[in-house]
Amino acid sequence: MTITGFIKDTFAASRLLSFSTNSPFFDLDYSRWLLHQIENPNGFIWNALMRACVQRNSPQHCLQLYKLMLRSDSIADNYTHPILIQASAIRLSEFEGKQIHCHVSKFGFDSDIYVLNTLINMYSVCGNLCDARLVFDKSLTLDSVSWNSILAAYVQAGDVEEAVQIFNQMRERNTIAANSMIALYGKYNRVDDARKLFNRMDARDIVTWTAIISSYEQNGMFAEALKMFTEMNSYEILVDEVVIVTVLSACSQTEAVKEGEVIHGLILKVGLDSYVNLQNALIHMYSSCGNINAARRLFELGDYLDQISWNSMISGYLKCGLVEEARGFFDAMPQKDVVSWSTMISGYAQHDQFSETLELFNEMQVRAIRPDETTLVSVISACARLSALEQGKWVHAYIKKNGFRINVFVGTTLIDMYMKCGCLETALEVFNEMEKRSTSTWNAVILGLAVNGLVKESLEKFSEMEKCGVVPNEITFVGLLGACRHAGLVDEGRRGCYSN
DNA sequence: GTAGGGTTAG
Repeated sequence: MTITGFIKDTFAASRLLSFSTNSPFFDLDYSRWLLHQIENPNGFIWNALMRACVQRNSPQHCLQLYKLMLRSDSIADNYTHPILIQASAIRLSEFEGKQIHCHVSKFGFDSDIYVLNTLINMYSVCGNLCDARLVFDKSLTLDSVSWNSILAAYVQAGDVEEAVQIFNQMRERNTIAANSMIALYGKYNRVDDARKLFNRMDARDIVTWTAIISSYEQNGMFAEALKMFTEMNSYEILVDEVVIVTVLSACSQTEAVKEGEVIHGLILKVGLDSYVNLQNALIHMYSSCGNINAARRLFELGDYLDQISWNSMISGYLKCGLVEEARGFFDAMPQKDVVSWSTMISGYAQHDQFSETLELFNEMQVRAIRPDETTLVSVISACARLSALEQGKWVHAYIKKNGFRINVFVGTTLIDMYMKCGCLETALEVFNEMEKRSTSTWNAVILGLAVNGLVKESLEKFSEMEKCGVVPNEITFVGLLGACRHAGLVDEGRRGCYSN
């Protein structure tokens, strides 16, 4: 076409370009190169190219193309802005999205329902409920997509009350809306509401089933989850990788290896075995259920392995108590990330191999790999168990120096470490500086004071904890009662116990 | 061109 000059024909050129953006044999660069061969690209061509960027995981290139488009002679049409808004949504760039929103108004597309619905979605995924609602409220024509989009905004924000209200106001509660509500109920421990809604529905699809199964799974009702999966299979619903990954997680947590094996068979039967997420879920399921050999077979035969597969194998071996084998995988893996290091380090700590814990952490330093909070918790707890105060102090200094946030877990572990090493003041300093405290944080202080013979102070901390409205647990009472026993404080012990 | 479900590694 270039040689014959047909490329100058904008319509013919646009067919060529849309062929290249739709064909897997051409990459984005080719399509963009093609654009520059076209003398007068029209709106259709620009839209096709920008859509291709969104579809091919390069939303960051859309805005640049849009700028070129504005500079050229072609004008934006009602298709243009939804693509750009979608690109901003994918990039979670509210800043960009707002600018497109301004252009929408400027070019007069602000009554196009596609444009408005896409805007609602963009503000929603960017977490700006306010503007999502504003667009929704100002829109003169609302369809089921608008309603589902604003519902999704509240669902994503976890605002159960408002979501319920929207759902009740909806004229058309279709499957998509109900599915979102089931998932929302499940996430906020309202399994009964989820099930009631599920029962009321007259059209259930694979997403509905996934939502209810995952509701049970998230609330620890693994047997129910598996039961629903079986029931789903009695209807003629084609399983997909999402529902399987959910139900495999239920198998792992309840150590249902028999059911897991059946699902493994199903995966092979329906040909979903090339999904790396499923491979990893299977590896995790087998190693959680104690069948590390099956996990290893999958790993060795697997064509589709990734970083998570390797890390899963390491953690699987550690879960089975095979520390040496875990180390073998750790040493053999081509690229270790912070999770690999962290898994191995905490594995050593969990199997009481504290010197190996510290050794590996040191090696991590030597290789200049930045640990994260989880790594630090493992290392500090190893220091606590070894009473390695110097090492612990060094890690604490390291945390301060490198600008790590002392979160609940790191803080609690630090308190525990200092208490075990007899540094009460430093422990209390850490406690006082913490922004958020959990029951475990208070326990670390209460137990630490008790163990160090400061029974009165320990009891004082306990009443302070109650005043703050923090709920004590068994560990709190075991610590308190031990302290009372040592100090002969029978009455205090009795009172503390019975009042709870 | 717009709306729904998920987990797997510490």
